[in-house]
Amino acid sequence: MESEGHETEPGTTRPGGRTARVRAAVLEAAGDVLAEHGFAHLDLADVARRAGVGKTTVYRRWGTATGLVTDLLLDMAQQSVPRTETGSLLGDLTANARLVQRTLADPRQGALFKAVIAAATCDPKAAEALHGFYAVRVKEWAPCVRQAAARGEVPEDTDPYEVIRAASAPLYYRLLTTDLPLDEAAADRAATATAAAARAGAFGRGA
Amino acid sequence: MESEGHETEPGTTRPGGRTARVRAAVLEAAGDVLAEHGFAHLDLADVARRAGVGKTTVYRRWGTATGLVTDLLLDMAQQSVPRTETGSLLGDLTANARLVQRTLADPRQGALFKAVIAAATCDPKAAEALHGFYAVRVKEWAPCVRQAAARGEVPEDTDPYEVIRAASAPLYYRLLTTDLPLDEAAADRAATATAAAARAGAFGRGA
DNA sequence: CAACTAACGGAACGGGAGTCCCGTTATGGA
DNA sequence: TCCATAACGGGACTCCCGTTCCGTTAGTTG
Repeated sequence: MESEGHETEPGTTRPGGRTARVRAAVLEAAGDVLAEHGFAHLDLADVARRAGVGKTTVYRRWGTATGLVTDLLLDMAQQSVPRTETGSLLGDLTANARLVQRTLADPRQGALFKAVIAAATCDPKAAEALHGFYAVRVKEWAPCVRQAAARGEVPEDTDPYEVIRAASAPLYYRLLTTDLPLDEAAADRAATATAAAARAGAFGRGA
Repeated sequence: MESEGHETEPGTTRPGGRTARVRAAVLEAAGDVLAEHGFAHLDLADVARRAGVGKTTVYRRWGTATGLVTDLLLDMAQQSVPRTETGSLLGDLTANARLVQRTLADPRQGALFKAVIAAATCDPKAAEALHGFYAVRVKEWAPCVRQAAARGEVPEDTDPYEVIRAASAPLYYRLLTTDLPLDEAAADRAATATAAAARAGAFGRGA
């Protein structure tokens, strides 16, 4: 029962050089393990071995499997793919859906996202990180819905966030609850359906 | 390295009486643990203690946490809520979406589904069971789309399964990737959007 | 370029998860 | 009803996850 007041986390006072190298090596190794064996078999000692890093270090800095996955997600959040603009809502949503589809269909990336979702259902910290991750992504794409509203494609009171989420949702649902292939047709269908619903005013804030 | 040919699993030769009682007690205890602490802290020894059952028995019959969750899902699959018929596609989809929403919003049930999803992302057996579970549910509701097609509400070539999945997807996506409330409004929005998209022919098999 | 110390790494340790052994219970069939 | 044995249960045992201790390495500051 430590009675001390909030000691500084390892890696915060001297974030440069070796500390950063260790983090990079560990996160890469963790990604490898997740892609190969999945979240259930994510053993911190194994990660340390692969990363060429002391077991103690991994336990000290990340503590648990969910903690490690959470940091991996924070790292993933850094690399942002820029949004493309096509001039129509359907075009923009299709671009978004295909981006999501390619990411989830990629063996390594798909496994990582599955692991992150699994971690989020177990651990509040991981869940918070995951929610933040998607909040950023959704916010990034929301402007395309506002532009569509400005063009008169959809009603003025359309909720942009709901539209963007609606375009991704079927892809995640398909990934998690079926063994059907996550192909481009699925992405296009999600985009088409979302665009049609948005045009019909299904995402109006009032209704 | 057993060279023996496929020994019978415990519980298959004498499924009645004590065996069934043990299974019921263990599954209930497992559900309690999942609802309280989540999948990450599902300890088989703890489950055995709560169920008033020998630790050895739990390890022998279920082996791992994912195995236990898988059996729990098979048990959940038994209880089927009958489909309601309202006479319109929007009405039927709303009924379906609200059923899903109420299930996921319920503290215990919601926790169970989260756990099952987490297990499915880790273990192939669990994934197979989960996919089967949703295949049955989707199949159960598909007729309402065919009836809508017969009434001329949606195009003839509409894929019923895709429509049903589309109605649930936003709710699961919201549950997993956001901290927004999973309320009835979200369910109604999902149903409205799906119905509108279906009417517009977004779930046509050809397109 | 020193000095200070944050952060790492090896090694030994403790505890609990998972296994094994074998005696006990009670089910399904004759 | 009785028998054969499937399935359970307790307890001892093993192994490895996670922790602790402390010496070593290398950022950071002046």
